[in-house]
Amino acid sequence: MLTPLDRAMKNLLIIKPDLFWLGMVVSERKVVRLCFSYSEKGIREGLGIKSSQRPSASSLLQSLKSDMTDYWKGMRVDFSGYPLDLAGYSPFYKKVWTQTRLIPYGEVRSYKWVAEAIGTRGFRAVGKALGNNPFPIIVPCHRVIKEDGGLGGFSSGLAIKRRLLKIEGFLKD
DNA sequence: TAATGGTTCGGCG
DNA sequence: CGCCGAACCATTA
Repeated sequence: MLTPLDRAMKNLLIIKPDLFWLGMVVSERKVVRLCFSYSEKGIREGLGIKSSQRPSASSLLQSLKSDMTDYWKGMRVDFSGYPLDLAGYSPFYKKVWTQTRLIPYGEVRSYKWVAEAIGTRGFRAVGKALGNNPFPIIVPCHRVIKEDGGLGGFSSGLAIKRRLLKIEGFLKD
């Protein structure tokens, strides 16, 4: 049986822009999923992919790779135009992710801000939705922090959240 | 239904 | 400031 992710396997690309690896999976027209890990193997495990795959020539994947590389060089890359495959996710999650995409590069908002913007007071549920964000960086969940200025959490490790906020100039060394 | 979070807010020392 | 405790609410078991 072939899951959607299996079918998209041919469009998997893994790069190592930092101390950690970044896996990117796209389908024909949309970004399906991104994933961080400190090992290349961890990416494959995180994505549930067993065999190694040949890198794809997909133009979507190529521009994503290029943009990601620029992003890690510190360039102000705008990911807001990337089409995301949101099929199968709950309406609430979609609202949270869509709202989070509106936070500008280099700026942050609180979990509460996101919640209120989409008409709920479930700020903890927002945290949960961001914890399940399949599109890190593109959906900049790292720009959502606590109301009191604390960083809050990050599912793939707080160190990565800090790194991203440093790259964007929000955090100093 | 109960438990669980990437939270918030008020209260107290 | 730091440490509770209660409250918020969408998932998941």
